Amino acid sequence: MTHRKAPDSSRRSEASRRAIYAAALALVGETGYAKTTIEGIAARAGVGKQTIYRWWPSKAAVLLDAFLDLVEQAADRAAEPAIPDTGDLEADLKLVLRATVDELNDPAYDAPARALAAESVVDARLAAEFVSRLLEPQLQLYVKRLTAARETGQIRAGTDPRIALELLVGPLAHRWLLRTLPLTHDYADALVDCALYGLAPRGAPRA
Amino acid sequence: MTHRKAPDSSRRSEASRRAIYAAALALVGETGYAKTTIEGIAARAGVGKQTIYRWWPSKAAVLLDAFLDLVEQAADRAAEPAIPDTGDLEADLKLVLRATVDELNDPAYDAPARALAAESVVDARLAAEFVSRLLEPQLQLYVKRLTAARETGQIRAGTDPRIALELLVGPLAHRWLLRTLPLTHDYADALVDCALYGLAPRGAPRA
Amino acid sequence: MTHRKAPDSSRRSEASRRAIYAAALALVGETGYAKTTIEGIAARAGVGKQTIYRWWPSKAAVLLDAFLDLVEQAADRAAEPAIPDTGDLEADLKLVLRATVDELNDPAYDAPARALAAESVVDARLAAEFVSRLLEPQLQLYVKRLTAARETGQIRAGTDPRIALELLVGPLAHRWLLRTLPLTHDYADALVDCALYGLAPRGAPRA
Amino acid sequence: MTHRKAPDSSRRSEASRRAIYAAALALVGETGYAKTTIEGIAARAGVGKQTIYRWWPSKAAVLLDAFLDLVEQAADRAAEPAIPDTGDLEADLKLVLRATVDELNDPAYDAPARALAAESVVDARLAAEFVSRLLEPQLQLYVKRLTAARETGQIRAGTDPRIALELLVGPLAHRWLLRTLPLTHDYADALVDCALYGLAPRGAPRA
DNA sequence: CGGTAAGCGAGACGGTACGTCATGTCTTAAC
DNA sequence: GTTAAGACATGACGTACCGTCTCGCTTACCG
Repeated sequence: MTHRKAPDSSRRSEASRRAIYAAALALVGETGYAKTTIEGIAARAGVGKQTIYRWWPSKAAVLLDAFLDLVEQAADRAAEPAIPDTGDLEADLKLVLRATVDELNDPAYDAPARALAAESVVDARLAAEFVSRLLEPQLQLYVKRLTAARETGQIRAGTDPRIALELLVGPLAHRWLLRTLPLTHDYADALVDCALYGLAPRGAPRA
Repeated sequence: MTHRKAPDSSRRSEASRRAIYAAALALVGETGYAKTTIEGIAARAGVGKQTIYRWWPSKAAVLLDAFLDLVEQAADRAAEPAIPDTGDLEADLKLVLRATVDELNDPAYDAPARALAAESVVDARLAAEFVSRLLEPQLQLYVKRLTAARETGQIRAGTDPRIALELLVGPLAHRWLLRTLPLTHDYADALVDCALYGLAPRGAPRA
Repeated sequence: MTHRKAPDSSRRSEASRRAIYAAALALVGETGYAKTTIEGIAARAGVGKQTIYRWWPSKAAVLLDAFLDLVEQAADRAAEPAIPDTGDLEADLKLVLRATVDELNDPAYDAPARALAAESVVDARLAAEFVSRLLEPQLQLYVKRLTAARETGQIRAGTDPRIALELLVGPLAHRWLLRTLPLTHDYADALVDCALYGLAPRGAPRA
Repeated sequence: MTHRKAPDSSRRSEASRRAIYAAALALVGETGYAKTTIEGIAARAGVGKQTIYRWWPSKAAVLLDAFLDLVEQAADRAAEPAIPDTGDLEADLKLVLRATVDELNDPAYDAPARALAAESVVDARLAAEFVSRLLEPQLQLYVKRLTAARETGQIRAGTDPRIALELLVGPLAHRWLLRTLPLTHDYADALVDCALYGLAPRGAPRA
């Protein structure tokens, strides 16, 4: 086994790490992910290339850490990690989906998030990281709220919260990723309505 | 304005075009999109680089044409361009979604389709092409079937077929793109059930 | 056998070749061989690095060709390829050795010649090229003149012209390479005297 | 003026110094001077890089000290620091030149000596050190013996011992450095003969 | 005899150059 | 006039060393 010897992370330069995050996010925002190069990040951060290669295996990995850092910084400021439970599931979901729509429309998030999503589509390794560190924690909030809703009878007894959540989030992601149609609050509301009450007429018998 | 002189497409070599498609699909399948290069495609196709640059603006554009060609070949063989209408919407949708699941799980389609999707996420220009030439024709089949269903009362009167379709297709795409969970027939069925009959208990009053 | 495919030299850019020679000689003269880099030569010549790597295996090989070109240009202008034969061997040799001293003291020749000599000392492959293409042709002039001298009785019958030539050229090279003492016309003269008439007193019996 | 503070050599680690010498000589012998790096020497010696940079200004300086140490060790064992004076100059010189030939053909000396010579050709600073510490002491032995020879009439009265010595040593160095022809005992003998008795026929009048 | 300051092994750092690869443009010869 | 072939300028890749620096640690000297 010829593992490359792991660097000693206790000696790691915090200043360089932060400069690299800032440079990566700035460049992806300004010139796009494809035109962002590791050399460019290093130059912008005032850092040697090797300092990047020492700590990250790829451009995508740098950006993932940078983006996670950005998200955590924002989360620390906002500090509201759960979906509210007012008892009115429909209202609670609309609130959250509207917030998600706003976030996806925010240019500061859009560029790096798209880049990471695109890389994940094509790179299963990165996808696993992306999902487990960024996406899944968010989805678990839905799981929690929907499980609570099931217990109080707000949603049908047999429903799998995982599938329920995807019914809400999947269409949103679809529009965002492929830009088929604009992402609006109205769309978020319509999605919640359809998902909760179904496409079939209320009176229709269950098949 | 110095427009590059448009090549004379009547003199274009059909053999080269087909060889390029085959080479592009083969290389993307074998080594992945990122490692596939225009030089590599040219070499594999036994073609000069310029022949590619003359007719396509980018690697992604080559692959898009190649993939469309592949899809059309397959469609010509199968020749079943519409979603069936047996009167039983639930059954019809499950049939189609199961078929879609099978297609997405087919390695011959997976690699190029992923690559095109990923590029589209990040390149709005390509996305427009990808959507209009590949995705939208497929989605229109749903629009048609759902519109018919609305007219016969199989789905609620006010429903927007576009949103209805995304409720079905969005979650599928989500799982496929980010590989969060496996894509199975059961999942397709569950999606149709949830979408048609809603998450909320049948007895619940419409909000 | 995995030979790297040989490039097609009929398509080679003459302009690039000349620019590379000029850049290489200029940089070696200005900053020294050690600080001269292939990137630097390429940049100065307005040429891609690959154009250098395509045609030469190393920095030293570039410089050798550049220097040979320089020497040939100069030789074309001077066009006096042989050691004169006035019948007076001593005078002829002093003339040539003084000219060699002047050449070695000329800064335009000194820098690249030193660099090539130094590399040759350490790289046997290069040394073979250096010797056969640059040094040996010059030494053959001595061989010719000394052989003629032997036939006319100007030097002893049994003498090996090769050794005779090294007796003259070796000490010159020694002073030049290691800069032990200055290289002057007087030194050249003294060398010829010693070599021709020997260190031992004229009257001394041959051992 | 910001002189770098001189390190306290009384605290210097003798073990490290010796390990560095051994590593330097070993690496130059095994992989050649060009591929020998300071990092490599440090790693092989089990020493921090700074320990090398603290005490030596360059790779060449390390190797010079290492080689001098090697030569001194050998000299301490052999302990015969002068050219013999049996009264027969020719025999004495042949003895010494043959010994020099053997030394230059010894692989243990060849690699580092070549490297130092090559660096000296190109780096005047190092050359001065190389000459004064290694070469000159050896040449002075010739000066001494040749001066004695002049006093006893074994060589011509007006002869400069410096030039005489170079007549012997220069050609040897020439063959060794550029590997033009093999270095043999016969060659050493021929050199002494030519240098002592001259190229011109014995009967020829002095010019 | 305990404090402190040096040398030390280790290795992260900002850099520079390496030699390779692919880009997109250009030129040439063959058809 | 398109084609296969491939040289060209450009520029990023990922690696290797450079020489400097900062960490703890040992180790001697000195107050």
